[in-house]
Amino acid sequence: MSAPPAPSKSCYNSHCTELRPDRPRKGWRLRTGEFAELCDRCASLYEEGRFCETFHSKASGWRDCESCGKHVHCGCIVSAHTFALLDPGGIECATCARKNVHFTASPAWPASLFFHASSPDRLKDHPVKLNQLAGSGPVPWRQAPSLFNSCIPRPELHPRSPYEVDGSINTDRLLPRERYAPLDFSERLMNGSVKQGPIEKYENGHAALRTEEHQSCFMNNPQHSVSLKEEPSTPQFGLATSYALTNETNGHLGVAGPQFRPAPPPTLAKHFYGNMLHEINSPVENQIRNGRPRGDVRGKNQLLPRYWPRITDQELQQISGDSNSVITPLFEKMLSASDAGKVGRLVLPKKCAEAYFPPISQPEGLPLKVQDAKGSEWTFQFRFWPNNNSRMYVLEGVTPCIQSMQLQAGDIVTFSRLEPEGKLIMGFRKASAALPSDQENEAGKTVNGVPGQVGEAADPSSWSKVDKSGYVAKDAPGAKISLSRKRKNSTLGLKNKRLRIDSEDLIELKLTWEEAQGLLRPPPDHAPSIVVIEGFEFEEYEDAPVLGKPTIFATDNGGEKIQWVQCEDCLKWRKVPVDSPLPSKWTCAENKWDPERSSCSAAQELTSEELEDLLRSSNSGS
DNA sequence: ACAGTGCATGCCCGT
DNA sequence: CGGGCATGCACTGTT
Repeated sequence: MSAPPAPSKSCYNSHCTELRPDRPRKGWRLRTGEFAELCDRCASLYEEGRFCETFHSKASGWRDCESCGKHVHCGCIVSAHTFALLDPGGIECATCARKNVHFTASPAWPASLFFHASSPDRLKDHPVKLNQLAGSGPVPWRQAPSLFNSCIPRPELHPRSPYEVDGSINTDRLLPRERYAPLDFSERLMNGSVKQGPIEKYENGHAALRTEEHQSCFMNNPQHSVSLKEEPSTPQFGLATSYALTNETNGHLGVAGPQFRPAPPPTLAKHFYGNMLHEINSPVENQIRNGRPRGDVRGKNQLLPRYWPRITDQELQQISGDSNSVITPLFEKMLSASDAGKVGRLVLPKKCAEAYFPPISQPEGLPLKVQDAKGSEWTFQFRFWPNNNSRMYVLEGVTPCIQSMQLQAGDIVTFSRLEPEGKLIMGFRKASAALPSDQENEAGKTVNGVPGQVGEAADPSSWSKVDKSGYVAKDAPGAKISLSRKRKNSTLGLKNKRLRIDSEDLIELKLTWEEAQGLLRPPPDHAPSIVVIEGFEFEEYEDAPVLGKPTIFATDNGGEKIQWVQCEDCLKWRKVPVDSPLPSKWTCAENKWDPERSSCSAAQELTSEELEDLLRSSNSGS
């Protein structure tokens, strides 16, 4: 036992701004005998049953497994009560304790995201002491590796501070769990003091919040989200899962507030689609589009291009419906044969899972509530398997949902988040309705910028020899992907899938082929002739089209032809003369025609409604 | 016997 | 060469 340390110069909670060195300190006597100290303010927010990452880092809870002697981590337990719970049962490593102990969801995620306690029978036998779960105060949570990690050090490299959390505690998330040795400090368990059996331990299901670094990173990318209200489009797509970030901030660092996101969402705003060069040329936008955070253009946490969300306006609109919601596309994945198979396990890309799904420290993971476009709600089990020294994340129990959506191998599921509701959206895109990047033989369908209809049965037989999905269509017409094909074939598919993304630039171009149509523009005073080819109307010009910065030609109130161009930096639209030569990367600073609006700080001349109309008319006219 | 579960295997790509 | 991930497969539970 060590005596409480002399008052430190700062609260142990590095996020605490209310250091009161002159006041008595509060802390916890840890089982290790160490004293974890917090300032008065922070300490007052801690309650029995909570645990603290700070404590953990200061007074590490490493124990020897009672069964095998393996040195494992206790799981950030703070309170004496929790320790008492530990005492009779001791601590067991994952191998030994797997069948005995239980856990709850990560505090970082909202209750509605998880399986409701009132439903699963598996929870009936695991009563929760509500008084130990309720309350407010800072509760640490395992910081999931996320795209924000480019902004922050990994926990194992930089012990984290306790994170303040929402005060509402959800008992909905309690699930059986098993003890397991954390892979690193980020794997700290979130123990509550749920009583059940000699060594029953639970993680609290509180909502937690991200670090300030998270927030700052996110807020550095204010355009991460798509406001559908401002940029409406035509609904055509389906969606599926949802969750609600029901826990709002409690005045501390936000947990699920609008400014708080579990991960930085790559965003597909409509202005992207309307501005291909903008997108390509703008590093910032590329980061967003690619799911890359700032400063991590080629970072370790970068999602592979094949997981970049390519959700369309139609999908976004369908997801949001008539609400004012903001859609944040997260990632997408093409269903493999295994994913779409009867096993019902959807393998999640590791980085995506860790970036956008609730952090899980136990293989059993967490149940996620799912809702499809019809309002049907599903529950997936988000979990992982140890794999070598890594993890394989999977969603289990997806078969009903996949069948409901009539998805099969080659189809694409997309994950987005709906704000401010906080719903997690799992949309889908049938292979037959794939974007140009998803299928090469879609030219006819996309000439007019109209993708195939959602809900069409996927027809792999119509895929190209090596289609965008990475699945090799069978030579025989009508052949379908075999869900039980041998690895020999699947390997071929994998190889081809990877071949298709051999170049990020290439895929960027493919992705924006539709938009590229909008970039091909004649001189404004050239009237096109309309030709019809195979039922599609094409604008035909005598001279070769020019690939230029996309602008919107219009006529002002005085009847004078003008064009609207979007600033590369602030995304505001500026009015410039119709014949103005514009570089591909244009910013407000170059708005020499309107000095008052030659700065990004200047308000946009167009109202959102006017812009909406402008974009609409532009789209309809192209 | 069948279904479900958890882990292992091995290919491929990125570094 | 290491990591990701598709999938095989052994093991366990259920009918």
